Amino acid sequence: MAMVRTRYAPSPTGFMHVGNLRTALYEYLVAKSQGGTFVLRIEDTDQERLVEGAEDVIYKTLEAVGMEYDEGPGKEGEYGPYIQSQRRDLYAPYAHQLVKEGKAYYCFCTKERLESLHNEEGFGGYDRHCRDLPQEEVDRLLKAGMPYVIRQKVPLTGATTFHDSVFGDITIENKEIEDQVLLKADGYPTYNFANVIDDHLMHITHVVRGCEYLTSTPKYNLLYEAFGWEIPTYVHLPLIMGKNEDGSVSKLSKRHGSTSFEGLLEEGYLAPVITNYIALLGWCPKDNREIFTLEELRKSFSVERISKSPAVFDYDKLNWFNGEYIKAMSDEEFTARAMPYYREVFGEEEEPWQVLASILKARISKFKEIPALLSFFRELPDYPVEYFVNKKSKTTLENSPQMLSAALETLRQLPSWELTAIHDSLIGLAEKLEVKNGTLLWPVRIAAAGTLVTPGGAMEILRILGREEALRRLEEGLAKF
RNA sequence: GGCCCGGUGGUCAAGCGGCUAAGACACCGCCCUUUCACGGCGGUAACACGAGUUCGAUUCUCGUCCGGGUCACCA
Repeated sequence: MAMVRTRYAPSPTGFMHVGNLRTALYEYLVAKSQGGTFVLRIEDTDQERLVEGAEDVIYKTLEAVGMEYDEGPGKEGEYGPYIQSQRRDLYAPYAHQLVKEGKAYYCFCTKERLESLHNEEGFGGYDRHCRDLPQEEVDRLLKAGMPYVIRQKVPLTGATTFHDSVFGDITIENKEIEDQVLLKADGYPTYNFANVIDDHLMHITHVVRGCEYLTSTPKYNLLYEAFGWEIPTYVHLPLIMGKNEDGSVSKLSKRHGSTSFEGLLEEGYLAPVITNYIALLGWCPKDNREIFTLEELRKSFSVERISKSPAVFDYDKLNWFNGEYIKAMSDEEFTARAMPYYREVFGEEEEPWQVLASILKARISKFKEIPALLSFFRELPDYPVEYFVNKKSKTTLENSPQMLSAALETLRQLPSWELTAIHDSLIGLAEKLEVKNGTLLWPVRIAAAGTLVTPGGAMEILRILGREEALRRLEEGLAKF
């Protein structure tokens, strides 16, 4: 079996849309699941839309998610260069070759004429005005230096059928296809043309792209046929949609929230989470497993299981994934990532990071949630005495002060302010008082935190507060009665 | 509008002629528990519609409807 070669061919626009990233990912996986080669080619032929630093966004994103390309800019292989603007002189000869062979023709139509054509009722595309210009006329105009484009001669009748690995056989009438421009007046190739030439020259075997290209695929094939080149295997991917406020869906865009890789990172989603999630938008393993590293995806991925129907990007599910990844993190990694947020709450103070990691891990789906969860540590909220009453814990306005003073007495005598010491003494106290743990610990937690809901229990909070502050808060709670 | 593609719970999705139609997210309930969360258990909820083929259609065919894509000297 021939070596599989795929290519990711983005235009440098300045940001990485998740749809593009998903395409890149599948491009990568189609190659890597079959031991193939993944090529990166930058398509920057549109000089007007060039954006400063946009190429770097592409390199950085691929690096951030660990999709290393085998050939591409900075990693020259046999078929470089891999930046289209550096290949610009390569395309025109192919276009002229087609003209010579009678498969393409010069078109001298002005933009104005084309525009007025557009405005006509029942516009059916270019009217092929120059398709059958007499040779003498063509020569005369050429000699006069008239600007021209080169158009492909598309068959007027018949139909073109092609096979797609995902969608199956698709047939499109040739009369639906217009005589597409191959070479623009400025001498640059059009996107479609450059694509075909480059894919062929780079020996791309599998063309993986969004299914918005489905209807233009016959144009590509007509070109491959005109040159007598082998047609690649097509893998068209279902679109990624976004949910609108009114419940409808449409192609994912800004109004659905952050839809670029960078934006998602800023929102607090982990890079591996993003790739994991988008891998499942349009593909699913037989056993419906959900958590995958890139490496695992390479092993499990298969083109046969790519879905045909569009998928809605769901932030709820993304959040869940992020939470799962956070829960699976080591305490060290968790602490390192959480540190910027800890600093917002604790300043430069050293805190028992281990304890914080243990109480926070299972509770957050994004690190940026941390400051809000921890704010009561910095300042004790002004809370009503009713907070001490909890039916399930059997606490009342009568027994709560008793519990507090008992806890205070015990804690004051503690030689060490470590978690186990606090834990053992309080549990021991509850036992001695013959009350359930909750009856003692509820008031303690309320006094320590001043909030009904806290991350972590009474003991963790006391530990993090530190002896002095913890005792002060308990006394303050007691004073409320 | 023409052409192309799609249509299983709110979302992602298994399914590929015969099933009480999986699973995950979200939601709800219960349990666990020092609150919340985590975890465990359970629940609500789907084959767009109409014909046809067949002993039998979610599955195959056609039509309808709905949704999306595409119709550039943009990529």
